Amino acid sequence: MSITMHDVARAAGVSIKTVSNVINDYPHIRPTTKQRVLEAIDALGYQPNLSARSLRSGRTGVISLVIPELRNAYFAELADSVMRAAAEHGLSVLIEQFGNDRESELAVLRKPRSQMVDGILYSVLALGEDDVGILDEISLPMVLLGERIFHGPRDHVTMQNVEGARAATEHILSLGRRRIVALGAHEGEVIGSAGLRLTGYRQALDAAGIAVDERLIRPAGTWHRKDGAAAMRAFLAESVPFDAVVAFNDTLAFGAMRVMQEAGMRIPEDVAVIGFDDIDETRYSLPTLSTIDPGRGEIAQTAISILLERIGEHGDAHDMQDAREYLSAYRLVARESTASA
Amino acid sequence: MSITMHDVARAAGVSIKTVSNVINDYPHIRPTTKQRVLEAIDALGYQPNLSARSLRSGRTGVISLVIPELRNAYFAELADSVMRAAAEHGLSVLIEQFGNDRESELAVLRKPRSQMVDGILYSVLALGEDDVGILDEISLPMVLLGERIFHGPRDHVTMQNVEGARAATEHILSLGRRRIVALGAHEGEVIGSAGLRLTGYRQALDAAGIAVDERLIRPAGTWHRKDGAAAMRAFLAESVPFDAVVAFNDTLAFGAMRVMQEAGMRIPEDVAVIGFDDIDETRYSLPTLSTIDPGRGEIAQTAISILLERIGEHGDAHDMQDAREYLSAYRLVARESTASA
DNA sequence: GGCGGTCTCTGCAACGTTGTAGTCTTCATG
DNA sequence: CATGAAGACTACAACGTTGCAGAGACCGCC
Repeated sequence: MSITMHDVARAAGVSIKTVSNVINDYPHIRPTTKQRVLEAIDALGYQPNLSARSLRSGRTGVISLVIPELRNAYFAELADSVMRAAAEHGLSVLIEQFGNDRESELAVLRKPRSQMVDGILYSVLALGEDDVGILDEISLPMVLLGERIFHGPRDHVTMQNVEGARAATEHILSLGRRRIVALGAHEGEVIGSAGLRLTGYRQALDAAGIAVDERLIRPAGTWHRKDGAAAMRAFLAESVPFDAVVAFNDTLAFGAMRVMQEAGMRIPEDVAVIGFDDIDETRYSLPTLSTIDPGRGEIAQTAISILLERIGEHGDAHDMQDAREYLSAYRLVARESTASA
Repeated sequence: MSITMHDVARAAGVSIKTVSNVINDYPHIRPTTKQRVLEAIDALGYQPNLSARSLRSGRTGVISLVIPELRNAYFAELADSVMRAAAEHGLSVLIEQFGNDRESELAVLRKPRSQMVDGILYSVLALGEDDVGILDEISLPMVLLGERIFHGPRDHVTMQNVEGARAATEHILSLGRRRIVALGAHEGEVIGSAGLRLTGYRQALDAAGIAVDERLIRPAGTWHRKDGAAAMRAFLAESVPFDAVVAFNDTLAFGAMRVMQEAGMRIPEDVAVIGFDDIDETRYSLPTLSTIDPGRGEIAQTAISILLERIGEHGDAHDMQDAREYLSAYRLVARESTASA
């Protein structure tokens, strides 16, 4: 089978415990001994057995990232950022996706490949305040990402959804547009991204003293391109006049743009468009897409730091009373899709 | 701490081994006993400790997927497919990205979080035939994905790069276009995707009796949008006449399309464009992008099956003499970017 | 020269599980 | 009624590592 500490110990002529000490940088080891052990490790190509180590220490060095789906560019880029941040701390990342199905979201949470991970980063999608109980069932350290659903029970790192949406809408207003479609609303949802961004949209209009035309508030299923396209097609069919679109994420915006362009509208001349997320594609679409950069890198790094902190104090009396909320800085990125004449 | 088999055993009034037997579906257990154990498990909320189990059994139920980067839509969608296929077999996936840096590609391979994973799916990027030795160092079961670099040492699941590129080029030729840019070549590379796709391109032109104009063969760094854009800008600066582009992946095509459209060219009227990969975006760009669907789902499923097979026989005398190569079926998807007048 | 203290190294026991090799019943069979 | 086989369960020892508690060796100091 594979090489163990015993083999190294034999080769170096020391006890197995000394090998362990060398590996764990125990300070009191004679340099010559250390040297001998390291040479043996090298010669034999020894690699520690992570299962055994984690059985002993209770740590695996792996965290899981629970997200809806990787296909979605936003989550792919988020996962990328998380993995980079994790790598800086020597952590590996196990990704679990649950799709857009509430049931499997619950299932994934209930049965994380736990005991196998030290902590969880969970990007909430369907769960609402009623589901707080489910989070309590999970004893692992966990940090929530991206949405602002829960207030009490867990640490939370999120973007400024309301403020970002408001800034996006104000940006559009500053172009003189007044009939602004809000694309991506979710019926009745108040505290997820959809609800929060809609709130930001309303705030901006209110502040500008513009009455909200409810016909301009458009739902869109799962925030993919096809949903944006479908929503826009449905909207156009109603012939409600409009001169701008605030899409609640970039892919929705792309789907919608595509449909509008097919219909002969020019962007930004006829319709100004702004998205949300600042995915890479926004820089190369035609026109390039204005958007809100949610500060993904910052979110990822903050989340990892907090999670590590929680993992550190795991086992100690960790009452979650002190769960905190962190907001990343957002940034308005103006591109061609909202250029003024 | 957390609940172990001992707790369950005590609660059910049986030995710890019986609990283990129940969990592992050992056949000879009295139904009443089984019942009692299951109830105890449920009541205590017991979950087996994966570290301990894998220490004993040598299996972790986790495989790693080694890819360049998740930001890249192709790999995000590949990862998605792999995770779905893995989930069907109860496997979890640990993703490791190495960027576009040859050194870290080697580093990731050499130090997989091994002992922690049962096998590796490795999407080769920079490694060439000279590096075969590195693969030999890795004792874990491994399946190579996506490229056709190595012939001997490992199982390999790949798309039909040459044939796909040839089909793409022939599709363009069938439109009557003759001055076809090949976008994404890599200087001197012969056996990676870039080299193979270029071969397909040349074959198609040869077969049609058209001499290859080397000025139309354009390198592009890392196959991102920005590389496609930069390459196209550089190409346009040379004022070489052309009427079509075969891009070696979709994102390159998008970057290039964007630059051409900026320069006032119409697609497909002035320039026909076809990409490679069939990422979701191709369905919603303006114009929608014709492309080659590499059969990602099939690749993922095949790779997982083979890997599982190899994991099964791991430990048995597994000479890699019988390493095989599997080709997925590709599919030409014609969309607007190659529509004929 | 004796004494406490640091250095260097070691053995043992555990982490939670499962494979092996049992033991003790039960039951059908001759 | 003895015999063998199968059924239901269990004790023990591992898997490879690390924390703990030490054992000597060596040092400086009064």
